[in-house]
Amino acid sequence: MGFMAQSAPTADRILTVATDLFGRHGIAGTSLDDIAGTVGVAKQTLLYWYPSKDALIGKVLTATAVELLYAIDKPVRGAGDGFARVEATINSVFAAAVRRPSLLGLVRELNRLDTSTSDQLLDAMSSHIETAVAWLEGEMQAGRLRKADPRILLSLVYATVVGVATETEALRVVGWEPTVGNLRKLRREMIEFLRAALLP
Amino acid sequence: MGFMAQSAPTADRILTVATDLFGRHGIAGTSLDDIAGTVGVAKQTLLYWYPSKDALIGKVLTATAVELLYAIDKPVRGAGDGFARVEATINSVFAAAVRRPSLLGLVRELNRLDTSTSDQLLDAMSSHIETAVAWLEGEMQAGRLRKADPRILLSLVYATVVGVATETEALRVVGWEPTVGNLRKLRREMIEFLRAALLP
DNA sequence: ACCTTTCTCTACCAAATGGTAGAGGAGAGA
DNA sequence: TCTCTCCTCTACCATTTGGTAGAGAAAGGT
Repeated sequence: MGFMAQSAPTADRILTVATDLFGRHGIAGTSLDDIAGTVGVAKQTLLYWYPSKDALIGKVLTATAVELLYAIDKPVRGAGDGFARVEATINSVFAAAVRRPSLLGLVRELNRLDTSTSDQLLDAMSSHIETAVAWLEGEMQAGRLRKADPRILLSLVYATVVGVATETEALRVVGWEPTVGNLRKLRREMIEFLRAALLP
Repeated sequence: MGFMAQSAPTADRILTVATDLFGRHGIAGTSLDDIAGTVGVAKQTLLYWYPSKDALIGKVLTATAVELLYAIDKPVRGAGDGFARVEATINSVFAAAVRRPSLLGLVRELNRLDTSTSDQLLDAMSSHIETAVAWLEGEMQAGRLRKADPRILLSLVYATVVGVATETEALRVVGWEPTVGNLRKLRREMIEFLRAALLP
């Protein structure tokens, strides 16, 4: 992983580029020629590694899910009560989003897919969801988080983090620019925002 | 407006359907044939009213911006201090999103467009943005809202509202279903979430 | 009755798209 | 050296896409 040098296996380079382009321009807005051209390879090489566009899409989605779940898993099971654990998770997701902006952009493509395609992905996530919901409920009972519907709360936090990480236009329109310093400030403000929203 | 009966002018029906399909499947994922077929008209009829797909896209985007700004303008200039005005605005946007779910979905397409296309739209919104930012700053000074960077705060609220209103998959994965009662509950939880996030 | 404008249609077209068929190069094992 | 597998290529195809050309129905003004 990491830098994905030119010498990386062709299949991996294709997957990386496809993830990037799908996330930036949408799945429908990205042709196999676009991907092949960016990788620097013929379209048929691409079709050798992934027998159809649908197959490529499937691989990209599962690989993305795996990468994001990996980023989430550690902090979620880490130490800390109340908001500390939420903060660690958010930081991890945010770091992943900064490292590869297209990752979260791709997550939003799920809304575009027919439900049957995304159902398996959602299945893969459901156990994580239930764990998170149960934990939220416990923290609320213990008075460490504001009492609310834990499922809706989860969606709201998700929407806030993914939204602000992907909706670059919304940030551009308020005059924000993506420098390193501004990114740190954005993360700090987001944490404060969510801290206020979640603490009792 | 309102129900958009079959007898509405063809150009309007095309615009409505195009907004819907662009918002649901993305601009790149919607062909002129899709739109024409849904409207129940030949593709060339569509090209008579809008000379090219780009022209149609432009019309759809500006019409959407107008409709959303109209929904926002009243509550923004309404009475009430502190969170009351924010709440009225959010309710208005949320009502618009429920009435036409594709509206906000379309807003997210802006990220996909090349910057030059969206620049004019952002220009049209910039005065509203500045008004909102100035008001937020005033309320913070007066101690009626939590002190924070008003521009980033605006983006965070935007991301939360638009995200939760459009990211149906995120709600589906936590077992939420779009009934009337659940929609009311969702709005209530969202308001509470934002109230906690914004009040000092 | 006639003409003009408005609107929608059928019939095409060139480019792009996802995909197939199969040739050919490079390396490893015999 | 021969062959076998792995990998990438050129050449081609059917479908879809955005778009053009122009015919024809309907309606109003004269």
